[in-house]
Order: sequence, then C-alpha cells, then structure tokens
Amino acid sequence: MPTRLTLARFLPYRANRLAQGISDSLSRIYMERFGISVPEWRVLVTLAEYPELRASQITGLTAMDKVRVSRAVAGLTRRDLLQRRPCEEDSRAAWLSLTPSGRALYRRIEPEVLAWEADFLEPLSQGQRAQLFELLDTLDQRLQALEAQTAD
Amino acid sequence: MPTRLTLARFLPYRANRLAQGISDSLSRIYMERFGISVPEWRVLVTLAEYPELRASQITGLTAMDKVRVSRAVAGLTRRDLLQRRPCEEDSRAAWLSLTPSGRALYRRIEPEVLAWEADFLEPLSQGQRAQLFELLDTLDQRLQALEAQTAD
DNA sequence: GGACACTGGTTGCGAGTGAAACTATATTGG
DNA sequence: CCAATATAGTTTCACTCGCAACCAGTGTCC
Repeated sequence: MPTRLTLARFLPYRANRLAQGISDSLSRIYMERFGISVPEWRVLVTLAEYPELRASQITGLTAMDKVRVSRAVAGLTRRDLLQRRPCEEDSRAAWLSLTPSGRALYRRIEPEVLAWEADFLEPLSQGQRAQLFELLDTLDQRLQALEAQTAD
Repeated sequence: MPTRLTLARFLPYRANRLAQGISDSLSRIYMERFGISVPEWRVLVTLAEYPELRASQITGLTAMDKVRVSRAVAGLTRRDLLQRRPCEEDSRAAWLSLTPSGRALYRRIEPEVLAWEADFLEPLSQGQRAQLFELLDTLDQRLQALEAQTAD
C-alpha cells in the first residue's frame, strides 16, 4: 500500500475519469445523432426490457433520482416516444411504456451502442472481460456494505 | 457477446454508477468535515505533489476543465489555503502553491483518504488489485485511441 | 368516518458545470 | 516594429442536477 497519495494512482480519481470518458464517448451516439440525453437513454433501455413500468420502478432499476426519472419521462413523452396509462390500483401513479415510435427508435440505437461496447472492449481477452465484470460486482457490493455501515 | 442490451450488464452504466458511488462515499470525508469540494480536493492533491504549478499545468494533471480549475483555485485562495506568485516569464500566468495552512490541512486529510481507499479495497486480493489497475490502464489507453480516431 | 402519517410524482430553487465570449499578454510573420 | 494570431486565465450564460417543498391520493388507527 502506497504511503503517499498520487492522483494518478488514486482509485476514485481513476474510476471517475474513466467513467466520464466512457460516457462522453458513448453518449455521442445517442445524444448528437438522436437527441437523447443520458437519463432518457437509461429510461429507454429499461422500458425496452419490460412491457410496462411505473416511475418508481424505473428509479430502482436505473439508480437514478426520482426527479431525474420524472424529467426524462417528461422529455420522452413530449416527443411521443413514451406513453402513460392511468394506474387503477393507485391513481397517483401511472403505467409507462414505449410507444411504437419509441420502440422503433430504440431498435435503431441498440445495435450501434452494442457495437460501440464491443469495439471498446476489443483489446481485452475473454478472461480479462470476466475479471472486469467480476471486479465491478465485488466493488459494488463493497460500496453497499460501506453505505449500510454509515447509515446507522 | 450479448445480443440484447441490459442496463445491469452494460459497462458504461456500471462504470458510471460505481464511480459515482465511490465519489459520494469518499467525498463525505473532505466535503462534510473539511468543506473541500471535489475540484478543490484535486487541486490540493496536485499541488501537494509539486512545489509550484501554473493553472494550465493543473488542468493537464487533473483532467479538469480550465474553468473548473480557476474556480477551485479561487475558492482555495479565498480561504488562504493557496497562494499565487506572479510569473515573470509570462505575466498573464501565476505560480500557484499551497500556503502553510494549506499544507497542514492536506496532511490532515491525506491519511484519512488513504485509509478509506485501503478499507474500500480490503476485500480484493493483491492479485485482484493488480488486475484492477491494469484494466484501468488498458481502458484508459483504449479511450484515448478512440478519441484520436474521432478527431480526424 | 375522520385525523394523521405516508407515498408517487412534480415543481421551485440554489449550486455546480462547461461552452463561448472576453481581457490582457505573448508570439509570430511580414 | 506593427498587425495578426495564439494563449493564460476569468467571467457570462444557459443548462443540468438534486434537495426540499409541494400536491394529490392512499393507508392506518381510533
């Protein structure tokens, strides 16, 4: 373990910088070419996986703030990519789903994004990819453990 | 390679979420307890490594926008943690360095931050830590390669 | 059945961000 | 040497973010 701190070897800095770089590089695909923001993209992906979801479920699945989800939903609705259906069990909530044009748009973006990811990971061997996702899992868990510790 | 996209298995999302979580958890140390923001923290670390730097050098070393650096420097100067000395070769620029109280503050924060990092990485074996930093290096390089490709 | 706490989702702010404009200085080329 | 161009760093502005307050509807407890 190093005794002196160096930004270049400091995990939080490195992780932040890499994640930011990845996000910038990728979001160019759906931002510039399709006018979709990052929060909107996350909602899009999530709703493409399920036939219908309520906003609160999306906040859980995307790890976004409910405000951010609310605004992303509003943006997508404005462009007719997403529709809301009243929820009869709870009239405060609504069922959200992609419209046909929302699904069509998603089907156009998805392959490009998957191609970007494949291209980005190209220099890694199969073993290294497995290592990478294993490390992500382990560190996610570690983070949750630390949070649970703080919350008492 | 997966044919369908899932947020939970999508690297950009995973990386972003992990980096955000790490940053939140860590910044609690220097933010809440010492009133230092993330950009200020980065400037602090960088200046602790060198006796004097010019703002443009800090932007290079921290991968931050020059606006962000400028504001962080202003904030630290206001609290007498950082001082500026006119640069005789170029009177537009200034040499920046930590004041004695800036260095003192840094010496108080540094061990706590290193302890946080050690604690966070505790579940990883030595081998896994090496893997982690190797992956970070590889992916950083990959990102730069893609950027160079786009820039023509 | 009515008062009270709770929850789903939206809206109002203040804080932080970066692109672009700006100021002041430096460099280069004719 | 002067005009044009480039650079260091700051300021302006438009935008995103999330906390907190909010509104409307739900559940609970007496």
